[in-house]
This record gives sequence, C-alpha cells and structure tokens, in this order.
Amino acid sequence: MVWTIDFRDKRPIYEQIVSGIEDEIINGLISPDEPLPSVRSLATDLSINPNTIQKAYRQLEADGYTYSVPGRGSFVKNTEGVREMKKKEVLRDLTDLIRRARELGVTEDEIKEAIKGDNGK
Amino acid sequence: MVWTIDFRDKRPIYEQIVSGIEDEIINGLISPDEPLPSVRSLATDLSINPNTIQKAYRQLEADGYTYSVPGRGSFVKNTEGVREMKKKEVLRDLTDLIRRARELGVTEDEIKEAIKGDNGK
DNA sequence: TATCTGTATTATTCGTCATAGTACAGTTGA
DNA sequence: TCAACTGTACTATGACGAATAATACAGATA
Repeated sequence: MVWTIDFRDKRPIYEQIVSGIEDEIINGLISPDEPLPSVRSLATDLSINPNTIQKAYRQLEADGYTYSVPGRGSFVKNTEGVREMKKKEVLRDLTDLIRRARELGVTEDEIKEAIKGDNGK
Repeated sequence: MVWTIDFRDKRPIYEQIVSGIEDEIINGLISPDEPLPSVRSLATDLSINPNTIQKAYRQLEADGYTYSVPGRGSFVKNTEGVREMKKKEVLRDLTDLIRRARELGVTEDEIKEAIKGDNGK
C-alpha cells in the first residue's frame, strides 16, 4: 500500500481509498486480473470499518476499474482506455483552469512559467 | 445576479453563493464600497433561507472580500491584492494539474494544445 | 416611527459518512 | 469434507454538516 488515510482530509475515507487504488491501477502498480487486498484485510490494515472498504470497492467496480467475484475477490480490470479517459479528463480540467487563469489576467509568460517551472527539464 | 443556485451541485448552497459573489467582485461587477444585496432580499430572490445567505456573507467577510455594517448593509472591500491572491492560487493549481498530467503521460504537445486550443489567439 | 439593515440564537429536519454486528452464499486448500 | 477465506447484504446507531424555521435585538434611515 503506497498511500494512507488522511483523517484531516475533508474528503470521506471511502473516496480516498477509491482514488488511491485508482492511482495504483493507472500507474500499473496492480496489473489486470491481479487481486486487490480483500475487504476485511484492507480494513484491518487501515484500521477502518470493512463496510467503508466495501463501499469503496463498489465504487471502483461501478467506475469500471475492477470486477468482483463473490467468494474469490476483487480484481483489476483490463484497463485499456482507462488511462486515455483519465488523460482526457485532465486535459479538460487543464483548459478550464487556463481559461480561469486568463480571466484573472494571468499572462502567457506566467502560464508558461508554471509549465516549465514544474519539471525543470 | 449573473449566477444561479445549482441544486444538483454537490457543493453546499452557501459555498456557491460565496464563489458566485467572489467572481462578481473580482470581475468588477460590484465595485469597492458598493453594497451587496441585503441578506433578506437575496434570500427572497434565490428562494432560500436567510440564514444560508448570512453564512455566505460571514464567509465573504472572513475571506476579506467584504465588510459589514450592522443596520446599513454589506459592502465590497477595497480589493487591492485580492486578485493577486487569486492569481497565485490558480497558478499553484496549474502546476499541480500539469504535474498530474505528466504522470498520466500527457505529452508537451498535448499540453500546449490545451493552452492554445482555449483562446485561439 | 415604521421599515429597512446585520446579527445572534435555538430547534428541527435531512442526508452522508462511518461504525458495529450479523448473516448468507460461493471458493479454496488442507 | 470442512474450516477459513472471499464478496455481499442488511439493519441499527452515532456524529456531523447543511439547510430551514422562527424569533429576537440593535443600529440606520427616510
């Protein structure tokens, strides 16, 4: 487990779990058809209620990241397209944010600086 | 009133009001020392409870956008610096989002496209 | 002085989040 | 076969925030 629960975070726990596992899937830390930790074991590891984990897993399945087999476990789906979806989502957010930046009078140079200043490459 | 309440929005009503009025102030639709609509009249216009408006106005004052005078009304503050604050905030969000985009494998070209594709200038 | 203004307070309703406990059916390995 | 795992479902409870409702008070104003 790379991530942890942040109790000061205003987002609900189950949501933190969802996005944490989403990231693991997208970054290939869990491969397709590999099992997620079981509801009960993850609940024990994170010291939270199993029902909360179940809610997160239900969400992950609804979002198309995983599939569940009663009696066996929850598994990572074939994530062809998922990464593409996420990329499109981020690019949409990016254009929105840049529009907002322009409305505030942020200059082109400042925008370029934000892009360059990030990776230093 | 330029904006309206979106009841399907997951954000609470009072927060929508805060950011709606913030935008009006930043975009100069209400000038410094101009009065905001009164708590009761805005509540009537938006068909929501006066207490909700009061909460939003309290927030706006706490955030430094307005000042209130009991018996007279709520007024827009001199917003020197507010726009600067917002710009810095947006630029921070921008670097975060671009980092996330890179992590997803978004190319430099796609990022530049998002910037250009926006204003077409 | 009537009517506007902001402000404060208490009570109630509602929905979400999280926990707790229990139960059931499918799977698996010893 | 069977104990121990798996996902899943259900009800109940407590905590919390959001929103509404109903008053009340003091300052400002025409």
